[in-house]
Amino acid sequence: MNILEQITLNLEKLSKSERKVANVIQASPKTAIHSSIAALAKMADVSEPTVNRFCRRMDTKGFPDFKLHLAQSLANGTPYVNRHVEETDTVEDYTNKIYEATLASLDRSRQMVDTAAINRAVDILTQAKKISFFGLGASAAVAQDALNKFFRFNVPVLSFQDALMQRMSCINSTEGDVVVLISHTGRTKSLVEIAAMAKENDATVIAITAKDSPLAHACHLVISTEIPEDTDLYMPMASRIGQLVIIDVLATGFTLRRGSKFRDNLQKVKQGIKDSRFTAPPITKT
Amino acid sequence: MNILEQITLNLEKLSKSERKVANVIQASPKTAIHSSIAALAKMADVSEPTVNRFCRRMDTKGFPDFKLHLAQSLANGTPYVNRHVEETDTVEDYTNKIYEATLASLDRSRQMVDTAAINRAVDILTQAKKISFFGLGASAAVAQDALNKFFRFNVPVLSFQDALMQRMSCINSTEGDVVVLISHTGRTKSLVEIAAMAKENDATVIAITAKDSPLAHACHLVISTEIPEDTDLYMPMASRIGQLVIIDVLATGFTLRRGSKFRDNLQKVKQGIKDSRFTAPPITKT
DNA sequence: CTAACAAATGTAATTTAATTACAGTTTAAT
DNA sequence: ATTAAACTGTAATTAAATTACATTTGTTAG
Repeated sequence: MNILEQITLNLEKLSKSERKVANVIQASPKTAIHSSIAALAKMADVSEPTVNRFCRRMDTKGFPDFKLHLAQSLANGTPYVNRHVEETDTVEDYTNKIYEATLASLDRSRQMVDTAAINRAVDILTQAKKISFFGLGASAAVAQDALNKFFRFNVPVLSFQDALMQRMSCINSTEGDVVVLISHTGRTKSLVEIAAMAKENDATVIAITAKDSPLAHACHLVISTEIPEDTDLYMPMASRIGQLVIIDVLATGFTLRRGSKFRDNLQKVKQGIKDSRFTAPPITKT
Repeated sequence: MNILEQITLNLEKLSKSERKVANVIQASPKTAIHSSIAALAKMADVSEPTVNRFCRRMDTKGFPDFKLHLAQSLANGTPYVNRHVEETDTVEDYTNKIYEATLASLDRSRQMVDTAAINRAVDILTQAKKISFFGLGASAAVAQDALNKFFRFNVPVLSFQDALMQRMSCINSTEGDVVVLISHTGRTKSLVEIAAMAKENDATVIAITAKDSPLAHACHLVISTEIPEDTDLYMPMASRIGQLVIIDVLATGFTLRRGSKFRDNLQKVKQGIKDSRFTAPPITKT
């Protein structure tokens, strides 16, 4: 889909002259989209038909079509090349790579997100007598964040980081309770176990996790973030950010479903924390 | 900048025929970018020069240039229009809006991030005898996440959610200690106070916060996320995600700086948590 | 080592698309 | 009702892209 990626990908399959074209385009794609085929040919020191052949090889109809695709790729800033951090990277390098990887994951997640599942989750949450958010490791921070958000809604909500406390909480759960379990892999034994416990006690179990995972099978409703990240090997990065956005979406759905009277409540919470802050400076638009 | 917006904006200033062109383009911009000027003229039931005149009026050089701009506008889905969630939004609507807002904020943050500050922060962190991460509210979850990451590095690291514990910890800090304070607004009184305390005890104080804020002035080094989000009015969403990415970048910089021997250590931590998980299924590339 | 064929590249011709110049038509104001 | 200005279309022109074909380069088998 992304042309710049495709150029990098097929670079070896190109002929010598075609590669010259590729280099010129990669060097300054912004110039490329504003150039005619003649100008580009000159820059790459090849003939015009060579440029045209290059475009065709990139699965486009011709030069104008190629420019269109290029323009679209460029519009996304620097495009989502899934480059891994290397030892020799400078600060700029690895900073950019991490931002890009995160952006790419989020974008993918957006495209794949199951809004029907979101909707059902919001349904369940709005009707809950009590909501619990549980996660371990990196997902514990996500659970904590969810607590912070839902706490503002004046709804009974709790979160524990301690696996034993989580367990006890689930054993004591009853009908009307909703347990939200967060795990990227869906293979954390302890969470799968408490999912079963909560289920047995007639609580509703929602999981923000990988679909088809043990945890996914152990609960009533799964919201999948669809972010491919091997947390067995690497530290969780994009995965937990995807989870947080899901939390945002759920919290937003929750406030919308509860209606406008309910939102007055939010303002009260905001007022409550105001005194803990220094006053904001007059707004000067940057 | 965005052509589709600009069309809507200048719609009244167009002549009758030009408006026909505008309508056709707005109706299906995707078709428009793949059409010739002749085809578009036919669709809008006007002459070719009218289409050309329309393009010029949109501040483009001509029809091909217009198509380029249009393609770019289209690439961003609906781009960075800071659309707020509305009461009448469907699940799809608000889900998309939240994803888009998050993506836009992150993209902006990426462009503004101060890599020099990142680099200095990594310097300081790698030389730290002890690292503390403190935040309150939504930023507490971020601090917790940082704890989870840096804990893997086998470095003395701690984090408290309790403002009093944070305070006590800072009072007892000494030279060589590094305190990382996280706050979106930089106006949380308690954090500004402990920044001063830590500083007095010769600890190095790093803040992930808004520049020119009280907290920013109270510490040695500021890393700004440059995400405009009014957390006085709305719940923190994109802001904390920006903070998390900064944590990722710092953690990555940390591992790179420490060299390869150090990274063996990470593998040990990974092995250690392996038993708590169910085994992963054989990798089937999707 | 060279003949012969295939792949690659460029030149020139052709086709297609976009733009300009100009003329006819509509519209609005006096 | 008349006139001027703005609008729109037709036809001519120019520019751009594509195709067809010729030449060169490289590679392999004899």
